[in-house]
Amino acid sequence: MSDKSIDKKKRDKASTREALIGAATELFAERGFDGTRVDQIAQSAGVNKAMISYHFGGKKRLYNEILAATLNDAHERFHEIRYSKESADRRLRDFIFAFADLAATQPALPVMVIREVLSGGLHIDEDLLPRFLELFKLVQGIIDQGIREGTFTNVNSYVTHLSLLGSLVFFFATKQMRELLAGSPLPSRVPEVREFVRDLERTMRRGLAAGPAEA
Amino acid sequence: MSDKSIDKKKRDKASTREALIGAATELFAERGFDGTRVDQIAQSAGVNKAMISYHFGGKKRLYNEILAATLNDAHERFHEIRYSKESADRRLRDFIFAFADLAATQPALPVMVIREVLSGGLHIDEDLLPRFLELFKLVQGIIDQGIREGTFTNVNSYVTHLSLLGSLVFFFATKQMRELLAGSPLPSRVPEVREFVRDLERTMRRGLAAGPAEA
DNA sequence: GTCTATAGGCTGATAGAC
DNA sequence: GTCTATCAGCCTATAGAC
Repeated sequence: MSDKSIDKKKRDKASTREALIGAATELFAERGFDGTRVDQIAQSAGVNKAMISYHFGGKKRLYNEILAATLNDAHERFHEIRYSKESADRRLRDFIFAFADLAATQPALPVMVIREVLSGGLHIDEDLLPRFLELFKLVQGIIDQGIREGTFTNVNSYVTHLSLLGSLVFFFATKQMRELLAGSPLPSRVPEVREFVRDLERTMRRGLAAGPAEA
Repeated sequence: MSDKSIDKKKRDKASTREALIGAATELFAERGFDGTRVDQIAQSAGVNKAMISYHFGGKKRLYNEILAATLNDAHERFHEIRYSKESADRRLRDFIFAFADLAATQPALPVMVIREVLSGGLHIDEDLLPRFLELFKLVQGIIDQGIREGTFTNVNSYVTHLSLLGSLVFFFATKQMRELLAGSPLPSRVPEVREFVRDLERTMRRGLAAGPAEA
């Protein structure tokens, strides 16, 4: 045996946790909390299923740990926009691009968010809920700002921020199904995302713009 | 015993099926297919759980029967718009209003649709899939029409129809969570829907409108 | 046609060896 | 820290009484 007691049987704690989190993130996003079996997670991570209880204290805890990490990531990315002193137009644009960027890096986020929203946050810890709401409030705040500044037309900011978030979340959350329907894994379909972001930003900007406008 | 052999123990076939479908629709929408237990469905419907297997041939069949019925309803409602000879502007408006109307009558539809879309249609029968796609194609077709006719600006109709559907589906699918967050059941919050529909229609119309426009 | 009781299988969690 | 073996509980489906 080596003097450092590194047996090939043992991995370090960190790598096991990492493997479990990675596999679980994918599976939870794809099949939801109830649709995912701990067996699958363990097998997909290449570790024993008992490790889930050992390292995380159960399936539910693992789920919430992933959710918390993902939300933290989102929170960091939007931090700059939250405290930005730019115009509403610009902040809205920044948010859309930042969201798209986040969704590209963390494809599981929109899916897990939407799943929780659908079931009324059935599986998430109480203290995680405010994190969700911050994300929503940020968007509504930007629209309110635009209305106050007179650059946005007088929409209802509450319903409108839901429209925008709906477009964003839905687009990225449905990626899997779109790939499935296309038959192929759509390897070079990435431009799709750029077009989506561009068109959504443009449509929202023009749709919200104040002005002499039409009826 | 009565000569008509109507014991109070027995309900008729139709009412049992109806009760099961009603209870199951609500639960499937709220908790998803995997998150719903047949015990719950039966209890909520006030019938024995064995009735699910008896009347529908299992949980999955029940689920698909509900999905099929809901999609049929949607199909009927959109039939007129599909073959309408109106302008794209008008057809888009009609679609948004019809969708909102449908979602108000059948709150489970948007939730079940989005759940299936998320998991890549994991639980649905093969032959039900085209029904989903028709709904999507209808919206994309309307946008294409507007671009052809020159009343819509030159967006990518594929990504844009996803934006619109995302807004619609998300808004109605998140109703439960919004009520939960509000603390109260939001009895008189129905005007919210009207404002949403009005603002979404206006934002899309203005956002898509062709014209001298800005950059 | 409806019900009760139960079968048969799978799930998430744990105790204890290594 | 990791693994094997195993448990208790729950799930869906079915057989058979009424």
